[in-house]
Amino acid sequence: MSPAEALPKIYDPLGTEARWQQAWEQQAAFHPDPQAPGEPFCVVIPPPNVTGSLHMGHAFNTALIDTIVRFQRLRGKNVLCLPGTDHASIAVQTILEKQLKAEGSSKEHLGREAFLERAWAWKAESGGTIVAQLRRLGYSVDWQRQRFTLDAQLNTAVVEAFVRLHDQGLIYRGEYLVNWCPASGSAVSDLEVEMKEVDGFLWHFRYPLASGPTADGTTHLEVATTRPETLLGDTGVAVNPSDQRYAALVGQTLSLPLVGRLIPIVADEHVDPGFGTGCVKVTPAHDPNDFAIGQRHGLPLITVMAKDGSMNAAAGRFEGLDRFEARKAVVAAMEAEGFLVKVEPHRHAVPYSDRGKVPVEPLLSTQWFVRTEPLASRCRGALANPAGAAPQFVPERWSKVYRDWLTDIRDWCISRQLWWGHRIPAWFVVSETAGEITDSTPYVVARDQAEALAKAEAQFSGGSPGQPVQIEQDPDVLDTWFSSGLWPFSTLGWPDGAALDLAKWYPTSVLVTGFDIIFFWVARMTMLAGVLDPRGVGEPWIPFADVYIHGLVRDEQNRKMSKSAGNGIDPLLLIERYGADALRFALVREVAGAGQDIRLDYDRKTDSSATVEGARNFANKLWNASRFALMNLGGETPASLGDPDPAQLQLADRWILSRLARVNQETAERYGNYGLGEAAKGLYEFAWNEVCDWTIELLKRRLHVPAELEGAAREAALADQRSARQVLAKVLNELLLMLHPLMPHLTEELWHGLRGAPIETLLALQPWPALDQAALDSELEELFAETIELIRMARNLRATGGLKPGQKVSLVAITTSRPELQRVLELAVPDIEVLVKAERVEVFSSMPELPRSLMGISGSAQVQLQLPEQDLAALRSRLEKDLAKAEKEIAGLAGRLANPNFADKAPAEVVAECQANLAEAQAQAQLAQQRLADLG
RNA sequence: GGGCGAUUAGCUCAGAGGUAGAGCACUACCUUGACACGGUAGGAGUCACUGGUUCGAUUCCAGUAUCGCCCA
Repeated sequence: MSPAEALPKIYDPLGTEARWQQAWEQQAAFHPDPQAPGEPFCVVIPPPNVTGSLHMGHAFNTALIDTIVRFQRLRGKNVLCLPGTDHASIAVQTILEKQLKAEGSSKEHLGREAFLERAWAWKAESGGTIVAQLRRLGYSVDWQRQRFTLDAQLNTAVVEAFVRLHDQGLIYRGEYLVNWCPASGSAVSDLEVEMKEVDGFLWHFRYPLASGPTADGTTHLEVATTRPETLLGDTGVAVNPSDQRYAALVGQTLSLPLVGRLIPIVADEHVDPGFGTGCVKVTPAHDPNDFAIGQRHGLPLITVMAKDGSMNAAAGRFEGLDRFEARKAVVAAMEAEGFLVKVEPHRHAVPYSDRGKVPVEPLLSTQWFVRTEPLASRCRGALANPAGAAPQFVPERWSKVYRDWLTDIRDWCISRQLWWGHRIPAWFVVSETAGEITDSTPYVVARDQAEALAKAEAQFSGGSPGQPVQIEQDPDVLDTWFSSGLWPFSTLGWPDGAALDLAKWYPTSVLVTGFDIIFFWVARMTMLAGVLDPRGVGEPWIPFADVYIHGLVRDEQNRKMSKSAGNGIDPLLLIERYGADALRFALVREVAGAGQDIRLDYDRKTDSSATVEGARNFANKLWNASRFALMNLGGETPASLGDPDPAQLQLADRWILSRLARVNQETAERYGNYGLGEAAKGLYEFAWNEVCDWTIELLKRRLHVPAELEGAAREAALADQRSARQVLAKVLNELLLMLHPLMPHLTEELWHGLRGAPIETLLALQPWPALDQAALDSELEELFAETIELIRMARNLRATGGLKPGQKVSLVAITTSRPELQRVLELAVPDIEVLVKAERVEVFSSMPELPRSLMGISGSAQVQLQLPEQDLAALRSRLEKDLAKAEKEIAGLAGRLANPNFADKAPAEVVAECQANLAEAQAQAQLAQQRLADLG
């Protein structure tokens, strides 16, 4: 910050922010030493997808995390905030395959090795985007510890985790219905599937009884389905056992139309008799519910679709058709052959692949799974045990969502038929199955090829005598979330047990993330940490002490922001327009109770946001308050001025120093309890209303020593000026420290300007201001607030009397029956003179006769303004207003007191207060009436 | 269908068993020696609805409606 005179009137965030971001990074300000003293505090950031670019959700998450870690740093903790990105298997592979297709090539054509080279090249080129964007928010992370889920060390962690889980029987290879995404040609987990409501149809079909009509003439059953093409794979029809309509038919056989297969009618509890016809066709290989029914009744599994979503040979004449074409063809054939009963429009939920954006196909296939129940039960146990290592959710209600999800959890399919990712550390012993990998090829799991070969050789002979054992690594990779699940400890050096970072900062202090990710991520981290016990010392194994769950940023119409809806608001645009500090402050200030969504107002025509603009205005207000200080501190700094001398303090000084201490206390508590929005709001109000509106206005009188003063009067004025400077410097200095977690760049800039500190001395690394207990004076705060109200009333009377802004009042008379208030008011006389623009201010304990003055009543105090000319109409309207207000109050209070139940049952102090208020209101009303009468 | 959340000023949201608050927007005046991204003053609400508990409910409880999210 340059000399005050040269300071522009308007703060320009852009250059300033870049400068401090560079200074922090160059000085490695946020690169902590694990061996340094200080209580550890650690946050690993939720790693954004490496393909991504910054969206409002990242900005929000970042604003919250950075506020927390910057606060903890000011509190003297040894803080590590660790950044990184994840490799996003499917997203990256989709991008690259699209590129290859455009070039007329394909990944198969390129081969695995070349494809991966290309993927790394792509990552080197484009993967830095989001990281650069995070820097622009002023994120105080340790960039030297930046991690990527495919880093060699993190890969080691993934392999180690896989091997250990496998050795404990927690990873298995099995055949199961998986969610198959035909677009990406890979299995996806349950969590990567999104249910979407779509308008479809319910087709009713007739399935004839194989043995002809029954005694009562029934010739067929009617089934209803939303997916006609799967009927080719039907191996049964199920009805509810309690359904009287079909009870007699259970056990009979139907002839499957178009195919002719004989399929049984079974009774199963899970059939809803009220849905459709109450008869469900069962296709165990193509539907998870049907799979379960099939298991219970021993129905065969017939797969009629290939992995690309087309019909296979088992579909007979429909072979080769895409699943959606096949649907039409099957319906047409059923109609032609007289099996179609009717078609009804039907809205239902269809599972879509998150990434592929096409309906997923439940497909029977052999995949790797994590057996989740043992992992989940450990987490549930910790949650149930109050002294246990369960994470503390903020707000608490999310712990229920977490627990519910850990209950009845399904096994986690972790293999993906992709190339970009962590290759599964399993090797098939292909020499056992004639060089081919089949579902029955035996395998070994090992940390590397050599270990795998050794294991294989120990177990297998080589197929035929004299043949060497041959192994081949599983071509698949692991679900990206498998590596993300290790993030809190893999980033700190696990599985290296000697890693200093792990010893210092694990378990981490808090995980900050959106509620949409509790299942995806939070539960997987706790499950994996539970089984791997990263510190190897037993408890506490939970990877984070607290989990702070925040809401989502919604658009101006309260819609979730998403790429597909195109309703995202670009944080970078807002940063360029208003500054990163303004965006951060606006986002945090909007957070009320934790966990609530926030709505960001936004005008798409002008790319402007009133909310962020408000925060920008606040930054400018602080800029100008500091500018004022620089112009008025006479070249001194908070350090050269020193703390104010208590003996020299004036009333207003004692008030603001008490307020400052109070705000210090409240703010530290709020920051520490995740009450970030409350902290932001509290500081905003303190800075704007109390510091700028009152303190600076009150100090102006004393900061300016008139040139004409001489001798002792001048000495006294100079001493008072110094005291005022000390107060101003102290208040501003502490305010900047307290605001720093929210607006790091601006406060760093202003603090340097104020202190004249060298660039190497960073505000970010200063200690939080010590709480000045002695300054706290709640009585003074109350009395001064009253004084402010009386000044407001006097100003209001000026307006009522129609005074011009510059016009002086000849006399302001304030009357109060409270002696302590009277004392404070007397001390404040010089201030009131300036603020009300009065020639004279006097304080009375009983009201003086000032006929035809303007009078206002507030509580037990009255303010009278003697004006040069009296406007009788204004006088009267003012009095009538006060009278009306008092009478309304009297009516309410008297009504309450008149209720005998109130007097009997309400607490005595409430009744007494009510009576006192009534008496006061009556006195006010009487006074006003009398004055009105005097006016005639 | 199950669960969770929301409903308070024109807008975005706080709040608390005892007479309703902020910011923005609005109105009037003001370019005053920090700031017009500003100042001073002002207007503005049946606290979604219906019951219950209570001396007293906008606040606690139950139900209803609307909106949103998650899970099936």
